[in-house]
Amino acid sequence: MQHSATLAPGEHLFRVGDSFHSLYAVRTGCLKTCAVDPNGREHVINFHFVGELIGIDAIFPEQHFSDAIALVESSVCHLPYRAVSQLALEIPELQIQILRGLSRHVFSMTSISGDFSAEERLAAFLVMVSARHRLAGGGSTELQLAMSRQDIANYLRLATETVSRILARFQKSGLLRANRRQITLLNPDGLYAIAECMNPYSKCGINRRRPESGTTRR
Amino acid sequence: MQHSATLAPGEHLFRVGDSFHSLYAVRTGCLKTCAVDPNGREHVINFHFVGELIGIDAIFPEQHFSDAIALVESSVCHLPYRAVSQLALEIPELQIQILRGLSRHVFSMTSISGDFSAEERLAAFLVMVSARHRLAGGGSTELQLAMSRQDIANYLRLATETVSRILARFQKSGLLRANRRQITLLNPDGLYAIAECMNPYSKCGINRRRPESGTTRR
DNA sequence: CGACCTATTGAATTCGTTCAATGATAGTGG
DNA sequence: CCACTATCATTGAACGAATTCAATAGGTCG
Repeated sequence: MQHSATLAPGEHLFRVGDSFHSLYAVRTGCLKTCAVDPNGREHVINFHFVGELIGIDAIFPEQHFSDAIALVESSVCHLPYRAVSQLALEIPELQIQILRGLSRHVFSMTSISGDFSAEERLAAFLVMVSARHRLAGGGSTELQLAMSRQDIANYLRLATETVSRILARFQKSGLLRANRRQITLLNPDGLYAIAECMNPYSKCGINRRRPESGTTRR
Repeated sequence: MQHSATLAPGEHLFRVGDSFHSLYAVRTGCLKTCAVDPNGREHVINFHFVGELIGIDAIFPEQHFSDAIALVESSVCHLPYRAVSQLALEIPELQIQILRGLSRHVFSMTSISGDFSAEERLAAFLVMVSARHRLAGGGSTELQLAMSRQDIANYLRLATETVSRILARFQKSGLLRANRRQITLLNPDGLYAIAECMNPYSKCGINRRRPESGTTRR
């Protein structure tokens, strides 16, 4: 639809404070959005894989409150917001897609923000990356991570050392083989079992709790 | 726009697994959305104060993956999704409002999902509730909480005991006075100072880190 | 090779949890 | 009106998961 841009590893797509005028769709590569809080701690807000939107959270404040940084050589497609929202008025299908995209975004954020152990978080992260790789047409057991341990840790709210340790633990129990950014999933089902509690979908239908009598408190 | 419903404390608006066909706007009272994971742990996903939307995250899966429960006597307004999205095609202003609402939702979720200490989380929670009270026309220092310590704890990913203890700590340092669900903020600025790092807005503009040379890694 | 960065591993510490007991409040029925 | 019960909240002590601090190993690039 619009022209696209190429980014080198470490290059910024936008920065905190930049005014918002465009959404971006990732065509190739992988980016992270992150922010540094007043205390100087960095928080990785999200990773953006091929096909995902960047900038949704800036629509409301009309200003970017995060940095978007390419983790590897990446290309993104510009989607000027005015044009997109204008077009959405004419093409109902587009509007539906946008709303679904936003909803999906909220949906996925819900799981990461829950109260889960370090093992659960890391397992869910790997399952998630695996699923994205499959969507992008790659193998789902041979993962070439685009992000450092530090980025993973910041995203999962853990220390880098914890990420290393748990990967080692997973390796010891035969779940995977990890060599730096090259991860081989040896037992995807095992990982999935650990991560299951974080999968929003698992909350629907199958794992229903028994209907309770009338009003339920708490 | 549509008819509204009244809910008694503890009553469900919808349950996990219910099919999605309507958004809801809170007219009075307060609700929580929560889910129970496969391990039986409850996670409070969000509180919904007067004026807020409920159900955004169900647009994509077309199914509710959380329970919505009234914390106090509440009333909500039904917004049938089909009608709303249809109407949005005709009224550009409405579409913009919906997108802004969604974006705002994402925006607010970002802060709670970050890596912060128990004190920071609780302070931010109180500041947030205070702001909502003001928006709803109430006093912003005399807070009558709608939710239990248990709900607060589940929302903030803490134990109830930790919530109690930190409230006691805040009280001891003169920040507030807490008596069960009646909280009086004695030093809102002090609380705000603790919570500042969680305020997404504080990341914009003011607390800019110095521009770095070209490519910035991590 | 040596410098630098990323990742791993070990030991000590800490923040928050868990377990356990007590206190406060509201609702119920005699 | 006062037990009696149930629920919610607070407080103390022991525990534990993850962090922090510190040192080492493995890659990469000049």
